[in-house]
Order: sequence, then C-alpha cells, then structure tokens
Amino acid sequence: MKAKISQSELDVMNVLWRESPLGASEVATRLATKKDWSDRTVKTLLSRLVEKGALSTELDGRRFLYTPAISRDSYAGPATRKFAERLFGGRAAPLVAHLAEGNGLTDEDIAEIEALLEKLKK
Amino acid sequence: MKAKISQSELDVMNVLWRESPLGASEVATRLATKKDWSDRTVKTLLSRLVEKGALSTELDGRRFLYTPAISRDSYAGPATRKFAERLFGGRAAPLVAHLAEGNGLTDEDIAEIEALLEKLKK
DNA sequence: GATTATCGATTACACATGTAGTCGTATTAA
DNA sequence: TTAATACGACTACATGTGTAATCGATAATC
Repeated sequence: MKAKISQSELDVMNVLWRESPLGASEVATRLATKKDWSDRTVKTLLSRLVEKGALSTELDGRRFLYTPAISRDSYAGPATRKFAERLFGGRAAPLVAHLAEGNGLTDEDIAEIEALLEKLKK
Repeated sequence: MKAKISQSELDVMNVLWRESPLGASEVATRLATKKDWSDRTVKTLLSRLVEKGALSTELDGRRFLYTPAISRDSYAGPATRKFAERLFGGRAAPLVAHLAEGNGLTDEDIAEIEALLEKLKK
C-alpha cells in the first residue's frame, strides 16, 4: 500500500488533514482560495485518492464524506527521508540550510529545532 | 526556465553534479549500481534534461559530454522550500523531526545544523 | 573495403497526472 | 409534480514520465 500521492492530490490531502470528514464540495470550497479548480477536478482527485487507499469514505445521506486513511505524519516521514536522500544523499544539514536561506526560519522554528537536537544528543 | 526535473531525471543529475562532464555511457555506468536501466533509458533521460535546459552539452569527437547547466544548490533551494511548504506549511521543525526519526541524523549533521542556527540567531 | 560496434536522433508505448466534461439518478424547490 | 440541482460514476484527453527499441551515420576492426 505505497500510496503514491501526486502534487495536486497532496493539496487535497492537506485540506483533509486539517479538517475532516468533509464532503467533496466542502473540500472544493476550502481549496478555492489556493487553487483555481473546478469542482469536477476536485472530485476526480478525491476519487483517485480513495482508489489509492489514501482516503476512506463514509456515506452521509446521498454523498460521501472523506477522511484521511493515512496520517500526515505517516506519509510525511518517508516522503521527507526520500526527498533528503535524493537531493542531499540523506544529509540533513543542507536541507536546513536551504530552508534558512529563503528567510524561512522563524525564531520559533529555530528554538524548536534546537530543542530537538538537544534531545537527540542524549 | 523552470526546469521541472522528474525523479528519474534527478538520479541522472546527481551523477553529473558529482562528476562532470561525462559521456552518456559513463553516466550509465555510474548509475548501474543504483538503477537497473538500459543505456537507452539513460540516453533518453539525458536528452530530456538537455531539452529542459538542465544540462548543457559539448562535443567530444562524435559524442556528447554532459555538464549540469544548473547547480545542485540552485535547484535544491526552491525545491526544498516548495517541499516544506506543501507538507508542513513551510515550517522547518517537523521536517527535521522526520529526518531525525528515521535515525537519520549523524552527529556531524547535528553539529552542522547547530552551527547554522547559531549564525541565524545573530 | 566490408562488417560490426557506437552514437545521436527519432519513435514507441503504457501508465500517471492535471484538468475537466457527460450521464443518470436522486433530491429539493417551485 | 415538474424543473432545476447536486452527486457519484464513467469518460476524455493532452502532457509528463518510466522505460525502452529502431534507424541512420560514423568509426573501428578484420
């Protein structure tokens, strides 16, 4: 059950990871701010995600409610490691460096990462 | 010049980022340890990368030598930020957490990241 | 010089992905 | 109760990707 999730599908997953269960049109509404998709497109993506086993459905009257069948973490972990592997041979430092570069890191991020590293050193 | 590089293409780029210029068959040889591709496949990927502007070529007798036209960093920076954006809303901490989780971080990594954070705090 | 081995160029082809449209049925509004 | 609407199911279709094979020219070998 590898669940290869494409870029656009990931946008859909993000909505449902944040809030679920939701019906198709609700998902479309949440996405409307970010993506200019017709609701048909959203429906297609939802169906593909169900096929792939990434979402589960539950009947609510005559429509479906969608819920993630895999957690964000269980997807993100392997995806992140694979990403780091491919781009940096698994080294974490360059990855953090690139994030920092784009201004990216908030003070909070920095503090959080430092705490994390502290724990790892023990 | 967006240079959308696919997964397999990235494997090819990695070879050339490590060592270049190289001819097609040399690239194929370097890849042979990792991927079970025919040299036709490698040639195809090389051609596509040239089309996309990710590689430049130079004639060497009757064959081409390939060299990256974009640096690993200039590709990895935006790619990393986009990745973090999609998976974690741009937050860096969860990303590091996932890398750590897989055992991933070496002591060296940790030291390096800490040094980086130190610099950022100033 | 004829044969074979290399190369790049061109073509192939199935499956994935982005982005919808159509059809039939069920429901709600008029 | 009929017309508009909302859904799911199925279909569509161009482009991207993974993974090659074929063709024609050149180079190296016999």
